[in-house]
Order: sequence, then C-alpha cells, then structure tokens
Amino acid sequence: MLSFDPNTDYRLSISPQELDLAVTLDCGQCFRFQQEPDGSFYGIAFGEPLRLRQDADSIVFYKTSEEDFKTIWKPYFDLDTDYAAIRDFLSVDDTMAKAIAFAPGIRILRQSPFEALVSFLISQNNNIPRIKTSIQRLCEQFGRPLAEDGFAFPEPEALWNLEKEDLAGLGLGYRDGYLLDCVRRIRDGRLDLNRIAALPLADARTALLQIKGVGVKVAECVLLFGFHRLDAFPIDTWMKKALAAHYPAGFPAAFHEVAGIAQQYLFHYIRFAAGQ
DNA sequence: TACCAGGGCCTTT
DNA sequence: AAAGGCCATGGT
Repeated sequence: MLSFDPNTDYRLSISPQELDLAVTLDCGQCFRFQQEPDGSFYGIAFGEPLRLRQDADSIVFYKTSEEDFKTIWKPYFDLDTDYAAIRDFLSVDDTMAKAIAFAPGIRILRQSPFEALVSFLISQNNNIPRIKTSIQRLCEQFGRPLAEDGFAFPEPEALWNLEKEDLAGLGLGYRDGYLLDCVRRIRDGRLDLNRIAALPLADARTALLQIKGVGVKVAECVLLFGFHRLDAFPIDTWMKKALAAHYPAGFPAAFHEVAGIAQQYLFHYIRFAAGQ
C-alpha cells in the first residue's frame, strides 16, 4: 500500500543520521505530525498535507512533486543547513558528543512563525498529548478545510474576533486568554511577526515577551522553532537538570551561535538515554 | 514571597 | 484503581 511510484512520489536519498523523522517530528518542536501504524508519518504544514516514510538510505515524500519538495519540504526540514558541520563543531565537548551520537538526525524544522507562537503558547505547563489534541481541535474548528483531508492551521484573522466562549471545548484551560491576547495584538498591529523576524535576537525576544502568556521559556521556543533563531536557548525543567548535571559552570559560550541545536540534542539525550 | 489557577497525562502506590 | 506529581506564566 505504501509502494513508491516515481510518477507521483519523490524519493530523497538521505540517511537517518542526517534526518531522523521519528525524532525530529516527535521531539516536541511540532505538534501536527504523527506516526501511523504502518510506520509512515503524516502531518500538515503550511496548509500542505504530507505523508512520508523513512528507509535506511532514503525518505519517500508521497504525492509530492520535485517542485513541491524544493519549495516546501526542503526548507521545512532545514535541508539547506549543514548539520554535519554543526555536529562536528559541538562534538569537541564530551557530553555533546554523547548526546549527538545518541540521536544525530535531529533537525530544527522551519515552521510557520504564527503556528509556532500559538503552539508554544498552548504548550506551557502542558503535556504533548493534550497539546496535540488542543491544536487538532483548533485547526478543525477554525482552519481552512483542505481538498484532500484535514485542516490548515488557522490564520490569525480566523481567531482574532473570537471570545473565550468560542474556544471552550479546545481544552486550552486558562491559556484561552493568552491565545486571544496574542491574536488581538496581531489584529491591532501591536504585534507584527514579519517585523520580529527581522529583529536582532534580543529585540525579538523583548517583543515576544509583550504577549500575555509568553514568558522566557515560551519566547525561546518561538524564536528557535518559529523564527529559526538557532542561538535561542529554551530552558525547561529537563534542561535545568541537564545543565546542572553536565554544565555547572554554565553552557559553553563557544556554542552560542548554535545553542538551540545543541539544546535539542541534549534535551533528547537526557530524556531518553537515561543511564546510558 | 508564596501560592494558586484548568486539566490531562504519567508514574508510583 | 487511586493518588500524587508535573508543567510556564500571570495574577493575587
């Protein structure tokens, strides 16, 4: 059923060491992909549905033209960034070397800034299954229905005139007010994601922190996962423990430029390689 | 300063 | 089966 058809499917030659779908799509940076019982992954990004399958030496993008691969999925999976060089650079550090060896194929996706902002607003003080459920419902209720199946992530204008009652049933809890504050800021011009994209990191951080419900941790996540600021460095409770255990004197300043990528390797390592 | 607010998931009991 | 811990931020 999941055979490769060269007329409709695109096959990318790549190893799991370069791009590991299971880890990259399920490490908490995005919330709209899932692994199916047949092993394939299915999700929606930028209003485009995608099914993919990873093999030992390639990834098949189903029903994907070469054009779509180049314009949508190549940037989405950050395939223009040289992760091998970054891994080498970070591996001079013992802990980083172990973390990278444990899961070398992690990449930072280039997601939509708005989707990342809303997703991480919802993610605070929350767990991944519930985050996914809330986002799924948000898309079903306010996103554009796709021709194939499923729904796009909602546009800001589909949300900015809503009231809290309209969000009941999404399971947002007290985060509903944060979401409304966020989209109303966009509506009123007090928040301009395009402008933030062009700002120096510190200024972008300050701008994001104006949004109710965006604190230091959420802001770093949005910068890293939504704006691809690889020097953003989210610190949650897992990272706090990791830093205390492995970097009591502080995380190496030399890694500053790619600290966000280092964070992903380290985060995954301490969560899933305990005792190794 | 310390604590509580939705609520669901996960681990431990 | 039941209980308790967890989570990031803003408000009191």
